[in-house]
Amino acid sequence: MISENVTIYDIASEAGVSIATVSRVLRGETNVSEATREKVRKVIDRFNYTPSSIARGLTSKITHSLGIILPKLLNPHYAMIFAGAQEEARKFGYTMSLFSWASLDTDAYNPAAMLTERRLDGLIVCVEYVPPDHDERVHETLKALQRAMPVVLIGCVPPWYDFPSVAYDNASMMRAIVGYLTGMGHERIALIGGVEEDRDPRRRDVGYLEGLRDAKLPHISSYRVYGRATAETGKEATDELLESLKPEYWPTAIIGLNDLVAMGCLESLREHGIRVPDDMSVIGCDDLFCAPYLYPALTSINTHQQQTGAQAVELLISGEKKHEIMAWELMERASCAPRKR
Amino acid sequence: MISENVTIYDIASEAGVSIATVSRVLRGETNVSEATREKVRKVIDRFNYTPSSIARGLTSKITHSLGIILPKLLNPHYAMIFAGAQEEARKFGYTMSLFSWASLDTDAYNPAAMLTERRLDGLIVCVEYVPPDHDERVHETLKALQRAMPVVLIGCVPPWYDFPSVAYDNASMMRAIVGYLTGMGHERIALIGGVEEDRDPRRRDVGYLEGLRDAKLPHISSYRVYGRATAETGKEATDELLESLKPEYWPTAIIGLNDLVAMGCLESLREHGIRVPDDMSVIGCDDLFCAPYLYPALTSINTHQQQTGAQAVELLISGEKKHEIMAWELMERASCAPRKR
DNA sequence: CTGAAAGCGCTTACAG
DNA sequence: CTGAAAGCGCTTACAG
Repeated sequence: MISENVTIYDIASEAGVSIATVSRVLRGETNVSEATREKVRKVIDRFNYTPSSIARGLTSKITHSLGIILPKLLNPHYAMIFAGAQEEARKFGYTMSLFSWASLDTDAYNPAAMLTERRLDGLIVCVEYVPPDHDERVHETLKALQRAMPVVLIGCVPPWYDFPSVAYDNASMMRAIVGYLTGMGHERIALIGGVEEDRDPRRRDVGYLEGLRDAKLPHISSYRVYGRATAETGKEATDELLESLKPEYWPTAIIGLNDLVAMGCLESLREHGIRVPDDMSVIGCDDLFCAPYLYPALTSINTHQQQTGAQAVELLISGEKKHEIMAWELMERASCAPRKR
Repeated sequence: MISENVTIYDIASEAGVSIATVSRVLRGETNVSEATREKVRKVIDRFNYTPSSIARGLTSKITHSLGIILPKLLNPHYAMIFAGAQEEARKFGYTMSLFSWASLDTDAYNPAAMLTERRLDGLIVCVEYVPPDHDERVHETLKALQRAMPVVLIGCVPPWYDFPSVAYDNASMMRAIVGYLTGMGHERIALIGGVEEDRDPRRRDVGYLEGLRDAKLPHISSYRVYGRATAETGKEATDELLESLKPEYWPTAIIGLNDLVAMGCLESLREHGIRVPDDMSVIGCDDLFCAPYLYPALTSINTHQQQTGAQAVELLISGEKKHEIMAWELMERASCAPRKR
């Protein structure tokens, strides 16, 4: 039984106290006599009264609502980040609203206004996949936003080092992947997906090169195929790779920038009659829920997405201004095998 | 440049008008002279002023924020519904916050309070997978909530017919699936997943039986395996099905209650050396983004999840009290084939 | 321990 | 077309 129209005045008059007193018991202040507290509690329960967070927000300046800006949720990677953030926020009594980069594209709509008018207590922004042509505009928007509310970034790229952030250790992940593959004897390793002009100095590209260098392997640029991090890209790029190269120059292992890319890659290889992992190894990154159910089960890097979201919320709430790096974990499955001699 | 501390008073005094006038141009009322409007606009732009939705909400009683209660987002099906709802809400200037059924389990936390104190303008509730033991409690909560804000359901089950809803036509989907399979000569068709005591009178079970009846096929209860709609269930149930029956009694087609179940099913069949679709057909439901990339590519029903979310928002905003049924579409892929004779 | 009063930043009749 | 004033439902000093 919820009564929407009862206010603090109703409770106060019914309990025979002032609204200040009701407010005190509501907020759990200690300087209220046990008797009064009890009396007020009873009335609150009887009326099933819930204070308005709106009115509360007007005076106290804190709204207990957070926002998060994410790319489209089609990639479950972001859904997981969101889920982790929402759950963590809830634990602290905060509500989480989603805003998306897609919205930022619309000029008719002013995202900064929508965000500030909400008077959020904090904002999480995933900057990893901000379209390059929006970079400057987005940066400007965020700097401005930061004056109105704390902002925590997911991803840590220039020119935003002045924002607290929680980021994936992209380069080290990729270096480890290359190490994993070279450890199995692979020497021709392709990497598909990502943009050439990525502004992250520790992007996956970098780890790829480090990994090759670790194994004293040459960098063959034909093996580095750029493109959007989607399954379509994975498929097309793999097609292209296979068709543009004589078989003896084919890579023996392909890394997908993320699992989506790897999925498309598997599909292409299947169509070309190339067996995975017998003829070629494939590895992804993000460890989407479906990775174990692909064929063959996809080896990938678990990036702890839910914890990432939760961590961002913690930074937001604690106000700590640090740069966190998430741990990651290699999930060995069936799609990688030692290179055939 | 965003200034957080400027209020309507600052704008008014700077423009030399009253706050009522500023409020009028803010809300786009027409009864303001062009000259005044222009003057006020200029000041607003110069100060980069954004009115507080909090203060606005206090007086106008409308907060422009909606909520949605969903099961965990691990299943991308829900992420898609959420994405569709968020996008549609945004178009109308509404913000969308996520609440989850998981939260409802925690007794320490009073979900109804969290929802009402937000003074949402509306709430979307996905009731399809409310755990049965929470049924009564949830129903009570929703009835109460409805007194405070409009509620639209996703899914349409008793005892909640008095709520507006947008629902999937579960029975007809499943009937069509069975029809599709019997049309290919299958007569032993298993259905995996779902709970026996489901309260939806048009649940997928019903369509399954209708489909069998359409084809004058017997209902063999060994082929109806209940369980949670997860990949693990799909795998275990398929294992069990195969191991508990002599091969000549194996089904020739298996329906997963959703794609997750079908994924587990594919995995089990693979492990048992049963070829899909040559030896056995498999079909899912929901058409998750990964369905085309499974092996073999999974035939499934596209349930238009994003539109479902969008539709729910429309009902919420329009206030229409109807029960909508979503259209669906069979996506034929490689996992089903005519029965071998 | 308790209350009267001001104030948060808007919207909304009501006058003019 | 414009403004003065009340009110939305709380919190927060300030007194006592």
